[in-house]
Amino acid sequence: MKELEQYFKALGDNNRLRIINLLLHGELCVCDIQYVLESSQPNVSRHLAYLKNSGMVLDRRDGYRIYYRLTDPGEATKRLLFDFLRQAFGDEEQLQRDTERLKDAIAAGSCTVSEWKPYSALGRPRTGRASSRETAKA
Amino acid sequence: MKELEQYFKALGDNNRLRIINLLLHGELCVCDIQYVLESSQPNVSRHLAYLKNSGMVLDRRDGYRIYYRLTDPGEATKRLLFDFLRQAFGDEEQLQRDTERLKDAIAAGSCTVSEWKPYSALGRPRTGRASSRETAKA
DNA sequence: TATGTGTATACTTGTATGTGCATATATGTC
DNA sequence: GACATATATGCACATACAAGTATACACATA
Repeated sequence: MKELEQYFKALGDNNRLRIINLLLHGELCVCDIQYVLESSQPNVSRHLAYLKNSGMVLDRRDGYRIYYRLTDPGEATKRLLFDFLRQAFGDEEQLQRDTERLKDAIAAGSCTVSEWKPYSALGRPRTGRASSRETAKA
Repeated sequence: MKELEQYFKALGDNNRLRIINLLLHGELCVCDIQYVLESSQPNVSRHLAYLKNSGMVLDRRDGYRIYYRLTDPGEATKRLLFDFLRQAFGDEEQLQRDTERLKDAIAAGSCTVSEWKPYSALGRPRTGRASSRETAKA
C-alpha cells in the first residue's frame, strides 16, 4: 500500500512526469534530462532523487556521469503502472514535444551540444558516453 | 497534462486511495466512507473535497446526505486509470479489508449502525437512504 | 596535485498539504 | 421556529514539498 502511495506521490509533479516520460525511452544521464526540461541542474537532481526514493528509478555511475533508468517492473502492479503511463503520455502534447527534443539531443550528441551548456562548446570528446547511448535509443 | 498531475496528486495519499477503492464499488455517502476509514468526519470530508477538485469524483445531494461517486471516465486516459486502479487495488490487503468492511456496513444498514455513531443508536429509519443504495451494491 | 566537469546536497523561502478542534451550513422532522 | 442530523468550512499547527542559490563531492585527465 505504502508503495502504491509512493508511486503516486512521485508522479504528482509535472517535472517528474516529464522525467518518467523520458526514461520510458531508456536509460539517460542527468544532463540529457536537464537539457529537455530546461531546468536547473539541482532541480533535476532533486527530482531524480525523489523518484529514486520512491522506488521508480535506479541510478548507475559510469565515469563522472550518472545514468538513471526505470526500475525493473518485477511486480505486476508496477508493470501495469508503466503500461498505463505509456498510454496516458501519448495524449500529452508537452510530453511528445519532450520526446522529440530528447531524440534531437541524442542525435546531436546530447551533453556535448553547445547551445545549452557553454563550457562544452569546446567540442572535446567525452569518455564513457557512446558506450551507454544505445539503451537510450531503444 | 495538468489533469494527469492532479489525478496523481489526488492518489498520493493513503486515505484518498482507500476512498477511491470504496467508490470503485459505486456511489457512497460520506458516512459510509467515514465508517470504513474510521476517521473523523471533517477529515473524510476534506479528502472528498480534494478528490472533487482533482476531477476524480462528483457529489450529489439527496436530502441531508451527500453521495460521492467516481466521475464518468469519458476520456480514454481516465478509463485506463480506473482500470489500473482496480487491478492494483486487488493486491492491497488493507483495501480488501476495507471492501469487506463496506459490504458489512451496507448489509447492516450502514449509517444506522450504532457502534460508530452514538446518536444514531435510536434505530430510527432514515429517508432517502434505500433509494440510493442499489448503486453501491453493484 | 591542480583543474575542469558532472552530479548531489545544504540552506533558505514560499507554498501546499494533513489533521484536530470548533463552528457553520443545509436539510429534515416536529 | 426549535431541534437533530449530515456535511462542510475556518482556524491553528506541524510537516512536506518545490525551487533558487551556493557549495560540496566524485571522477577524469593532465
